Amino acid sequence: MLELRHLRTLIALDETGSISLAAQRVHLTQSALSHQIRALQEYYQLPIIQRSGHVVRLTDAGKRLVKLAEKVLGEVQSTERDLAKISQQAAGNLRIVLECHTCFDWLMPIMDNFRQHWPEVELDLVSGFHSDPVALLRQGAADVVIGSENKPQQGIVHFPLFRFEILAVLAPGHALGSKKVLEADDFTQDVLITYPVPEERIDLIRQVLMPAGVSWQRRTTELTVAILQLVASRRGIAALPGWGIKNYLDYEYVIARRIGAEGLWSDLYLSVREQDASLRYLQDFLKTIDQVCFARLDGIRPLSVQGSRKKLKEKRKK
Amino acid sequence: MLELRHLRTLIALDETGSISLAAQRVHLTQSALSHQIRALQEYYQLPIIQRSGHVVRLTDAGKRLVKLAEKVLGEVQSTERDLAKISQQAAGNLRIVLECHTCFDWLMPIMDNFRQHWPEVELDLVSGFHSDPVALLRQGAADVVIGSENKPQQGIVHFPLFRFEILAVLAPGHALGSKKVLEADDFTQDVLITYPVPEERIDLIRQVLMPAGVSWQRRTTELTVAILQLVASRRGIAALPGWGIKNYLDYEYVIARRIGAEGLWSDLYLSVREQDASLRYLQDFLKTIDQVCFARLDGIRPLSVQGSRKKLKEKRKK
DNA sequence: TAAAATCGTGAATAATTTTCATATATGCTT
DNA sequence: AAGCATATATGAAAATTATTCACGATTTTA
Repeated sequence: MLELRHLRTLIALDETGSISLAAQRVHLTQSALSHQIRALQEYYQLPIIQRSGHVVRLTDAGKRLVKLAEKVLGEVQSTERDLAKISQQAAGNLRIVLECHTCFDWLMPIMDNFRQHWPEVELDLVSGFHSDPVALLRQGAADVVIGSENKPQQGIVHFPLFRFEILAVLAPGHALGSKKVLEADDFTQDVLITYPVPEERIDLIRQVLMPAGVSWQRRTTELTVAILQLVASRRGIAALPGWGIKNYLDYEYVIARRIGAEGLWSDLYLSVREQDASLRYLQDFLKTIDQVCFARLDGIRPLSVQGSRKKLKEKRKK
Repeated sequence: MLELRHLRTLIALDETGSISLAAQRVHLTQSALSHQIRALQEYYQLPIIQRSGHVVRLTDAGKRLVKLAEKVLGEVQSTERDLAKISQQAAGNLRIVLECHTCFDWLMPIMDNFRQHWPEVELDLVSGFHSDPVALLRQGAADVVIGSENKPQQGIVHFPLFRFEILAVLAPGHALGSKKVLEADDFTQDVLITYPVPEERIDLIRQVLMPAGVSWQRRTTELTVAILQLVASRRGIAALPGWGIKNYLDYEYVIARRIGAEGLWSDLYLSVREQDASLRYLQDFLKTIDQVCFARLDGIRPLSVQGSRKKLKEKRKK
């Protein structure tokens, strides 16, 4: 019999076009999804997906079910917002510290959206730079930190958001463009263009340049577009999230290269005080980030890759 | 986490106002529903039902969830109709034999509704009386029988619809009105007004009068309203389903009495050929009957009272 | 053409849901 | 008011269902 679980799966499947990617999204194994889909097809006596090689496409029946899923899950979310109102958990503060500069790109539309649904929640961005953003949570100066911090800390909960790759950005025709993958040495010739934050907060420097013991020159600017503009006009090179430069790559305004054989990856978490972790509007905020980011951001991956059941179990034990 | 199962339960709960009745509707035990509700309340950290004595009422949160349930389950049903179209199972015949005369009352609106959703299905009523309606299925002269037949037969499937009580109907102020319960003897004085069908097809006669060995006088007429009119004008008494005379009782046009200490009950089944049992439009027809009857017909009960899991299991073994 | 990735499947395991067996509370009857 | 029938809650056991694991087949990629 059809359940919401199946609908959540179908949406992930529709968005990823792959069973294993969809499985990561919904925090299950590929096998679990394979079984789910089979059960659905058996139940409706209809093919839901069509396979040409490894590429999975939805059949008309599958598309119809996705349409249902979108409508239904939307209704569910809306209901859950109303329930929060009923339980008077609809008011509060959400002062956000953003460690990752580029994240403004996706956070802004989410904030707009959030404001419409939760008019009673004070939504703010905490500006300025902070060496220890999580401390702001403790001090009560902020309510949410979006950053890479994920070390377990007393009284703090880290929700995994996603993992993304940081790519080197070059002007089209740049000499390094001939290489498929850039190494630490490749960054010694050009000026490195970054946001104006301390060195230890720049992944490329902390994880690649410093360990390799090479030297570099740095120039900073506030805005992502400004960085890209400098790169394009050959004043230097940069390292930015893949999803942040997608459009510029498409227009061949700049080109991108992997950093190191495995690539340079960064994990993003959303951290809150423990007592805030179950707030309805916070949960909705998280859910919205998840939906929007995975739907719109290119090349990101779910954190906590395998099925999450084990992890939940471990969590409970604590 | 919320699942469709919970929504189905909530609708039943809303309509019955009782956990145990709702449990019967969804073919689960009272205990199962009790657990379900508890889980929901825990999940949302909100009371869903409020109890004043034995009467269960939904809280605002509960009502909001019911609203969701109605919308969502409607969408699901609509989707499933579309899937039937996709699988080209949307065309066929549904020639219905109706054993129970009064059932026209609820069947008509259902047929109208069905026609809108399944324009490609030829929907007809097979008229006339038939000593062995199920034989018509075999002969291919009909596709559906709605009646009391439920003996297992090769190649025929009986879907349980519901159980209802047959009440004696009297004119207001009738002498027998002073009794709470009527027995076989009470039917010897007055003319018994029935539909024009053979005696053995009238439950009162077959199950009460004949076993008691009493004699009776009978007069027949086609329409339920005509029967009631005759009763009201003191030309005789009748025995009709409780839900069929609800309105007339409310207006005190007639009065009703139980027949026998336990009451006289009748079970209704929908029978089809085995090969038709999984047809989508038939399943939808069944589902609609279920929904409409339990929502609108007064005093009916689900058949197969306990949780249905055991029965399903037994079925599979065969 | 080998290596890596993706998917399907049956069996094993884990998790969840349901039932069963009671306990408790309410309402009704005498 | 006492007793009985009915309705619900709850913990534990049982049943069912969902997920993972292990592995084979197939396809893509380098």
